[in-house]
Amino acid sequence: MTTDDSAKERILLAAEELFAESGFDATPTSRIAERAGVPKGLVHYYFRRKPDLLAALVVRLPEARIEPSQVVVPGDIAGSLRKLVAELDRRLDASRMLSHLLWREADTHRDVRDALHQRFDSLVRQVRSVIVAAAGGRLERADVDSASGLLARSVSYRHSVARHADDDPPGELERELDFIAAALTRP
Amino acid sequence: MTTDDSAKERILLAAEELFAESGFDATPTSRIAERAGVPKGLVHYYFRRKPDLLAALVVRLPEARIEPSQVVVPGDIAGSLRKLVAELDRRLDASRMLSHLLWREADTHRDVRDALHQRFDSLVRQVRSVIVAAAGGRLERADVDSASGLLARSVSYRHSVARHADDDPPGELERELDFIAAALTRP
Amino acid sequence: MTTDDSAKERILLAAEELFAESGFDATPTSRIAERAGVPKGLVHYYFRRKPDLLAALVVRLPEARIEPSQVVVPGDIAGSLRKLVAELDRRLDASRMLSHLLWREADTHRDVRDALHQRFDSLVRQVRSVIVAAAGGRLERADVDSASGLLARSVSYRHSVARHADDDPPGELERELDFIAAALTRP
Amino acid sequence: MTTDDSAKERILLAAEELFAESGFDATPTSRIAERAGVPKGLVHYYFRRKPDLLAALVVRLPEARIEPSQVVVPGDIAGSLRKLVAELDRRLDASRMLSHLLWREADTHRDVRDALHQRFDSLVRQVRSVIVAAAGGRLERADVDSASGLLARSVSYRHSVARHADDDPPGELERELDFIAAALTRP
DNA sequence: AATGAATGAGACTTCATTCAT
DNA sequence: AATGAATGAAGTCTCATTCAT
Repeated sequence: MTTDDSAKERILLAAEELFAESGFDATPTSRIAERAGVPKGLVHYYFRRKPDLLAALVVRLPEARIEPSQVVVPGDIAGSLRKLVAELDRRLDASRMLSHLLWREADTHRDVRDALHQRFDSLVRQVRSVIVAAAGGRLERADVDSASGLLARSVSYRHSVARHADDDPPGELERELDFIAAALTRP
Repeated sequence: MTTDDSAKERILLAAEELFAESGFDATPTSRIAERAGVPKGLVHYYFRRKPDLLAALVVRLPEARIEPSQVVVPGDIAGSLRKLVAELDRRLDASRMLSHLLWREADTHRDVRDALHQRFDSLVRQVRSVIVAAAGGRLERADVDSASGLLARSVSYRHSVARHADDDPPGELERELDFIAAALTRP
Repeated sequence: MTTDDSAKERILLAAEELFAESGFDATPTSRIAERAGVPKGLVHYYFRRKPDLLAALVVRLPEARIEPSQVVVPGDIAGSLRKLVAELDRRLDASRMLSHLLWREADTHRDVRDALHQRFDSLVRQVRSVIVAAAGGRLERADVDSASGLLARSVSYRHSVARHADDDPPGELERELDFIAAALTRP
Repeated sequence: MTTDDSAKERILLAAEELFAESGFDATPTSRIAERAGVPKGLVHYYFRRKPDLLAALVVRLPEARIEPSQVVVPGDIAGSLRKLVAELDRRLDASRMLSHLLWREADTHRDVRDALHQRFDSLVRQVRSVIVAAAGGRLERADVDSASGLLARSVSYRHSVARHADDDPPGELERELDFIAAALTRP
């Protein structure tokens, strides 16, 4: 629970920041060492090659799985989705930069790509579960799929792609979410 | 009109391919020259610095503006949107890789980022215009905004982020589009 | 008498193998520790500097001195030489790799070079002793010198330079040895 | 014919000297650049990787093949062999260090090893040709083989293995050569 | 006695960029 | 206009060695 300020931890922190700022390729390991306040050799002592740093960061992505019972409000799809999104945001806020940076490197680092795909699929399933649980099962399957896809993409977009405040007008996601919930419950 | 196979053109083509494959930083200018079949010096003769290649690629993004009259079917929102998306896809199919690569480099190259933001905003406006024109103006403004945002993000996601066939289950976008259109026209 | 499998012994064994496989410079001490199954620090605990490992290996070269009475058959030069060579081979077979590796490092490690020179000179003297003892002293001194030099060099070549089976056609040395013996005893 | 003092040539010369002095692994490319008087980058411009330097040096070994008619004195085996050895020495004197260094690196560089094996086999055949041509064909095939092997090994030993004056007592090879010639022509 | 985390010098190599031709 | 040899800064990574425990 306490902040771990071991050298290894400081290296990972520095790597996360610098990769996010300048990208993986554009960040020399020497600068990571410098910001972490450790000698150059120590970076390679803990992470033999540079991509190992990336792999270690993937592992540190916060757990994405949320207990449906935490957020589902029976009969209130919009409310349930809002709570789900709020909880996802809360967890990922600490690592928005990390998410974004991993997303960018997914093209050239297979293990990163696989990890992110997995997270996205899990997100879609989770949104669907919440919708179904909140609605009580009276919905068209196709509609639920569309809604889940749209919403998961919007959330994922926020967490992975967007990274600046101005990419994300306040309240926009909430309005979209209401729009979707309303669409699902129309006669 | 004819395919331009001048040296300069071949250099840009090679750069686009290689940047997309391996990223900007990981692509040496020497390999660009090699793939273009030109001497190494010529690359820097036409593009003094390496980022100039990126700037030149931004300019080559196909025109995104579509004449609303081309696609709007009055009274049929879903149909109009389908035609819009189809037309956008048609234009961007030849440069999906380019879109994706620019997207990836946006973080570290301000001019690239600005160009892409501009395109996204233009896309949102365009979707809205089509919706409004097709609906004949009887819709809630907030709903139109939400629908435009959701759809623009989905289209943009396809054109910029996704780049592999399996990222994009066939028919998914169409279904989402129908879902949105139906939502807009519910009582 | 029993095989010594102490940590120190395992380190030397591993060093011998790895130096022979890849050369002294190309072998990290960490790999020696790894193959020996000991912690990295222990290598430098027993052998402060890396060259100390080489020095320790030189000392382990098997005793080259053979009791002339063991091999001399009076009146039979060829037979005596055969027995001498056979005995030398027997002793060095277990350390052919070691001989070879020391030979290779002789250039840059003076103590290794001196040890090998000493062994070669001792070999020449030994061959001569056997020839003289077997012949009963009726030979030209110059011929004996030439024969000793030629044979010592051939034997030394086998033990130090050659290291693969195919470097050493079977029976070749024996035939050369007969040739030399016959030459010495010609009228 | 004129001494080539291009940068590339100076690099090869420096590499040859330094590899011979300290061995391949123990010679940094930076020291090669320094001795050649060129910037560090130029070494790798001409020879992408360090082993490429070795490969280039192998190619520069002087031609070993000698026209038999140049050295054969019909009826005089000893004289013919002396002339052969003298000619081989003359050619290789300029590159004794090179020969030695290549010999040492043969273990870990396959192309070097192959080149040297080839040269040795060619040497054996050449000695045999000269013996046969000088003797006029009245010799036992087995004796000729033994003599060729012994002599080729002695010559090769001098050219490849030995590298210091004191490794090679003056006149020794000549005496051995006479010994062999006499042995071949005994009744 | 034994360990392995930590260090920092330095090795190889890549590459954008320049410039003389 | 076009070229490719040449440069040198900078990057990744290795490794012998030290040292606190």
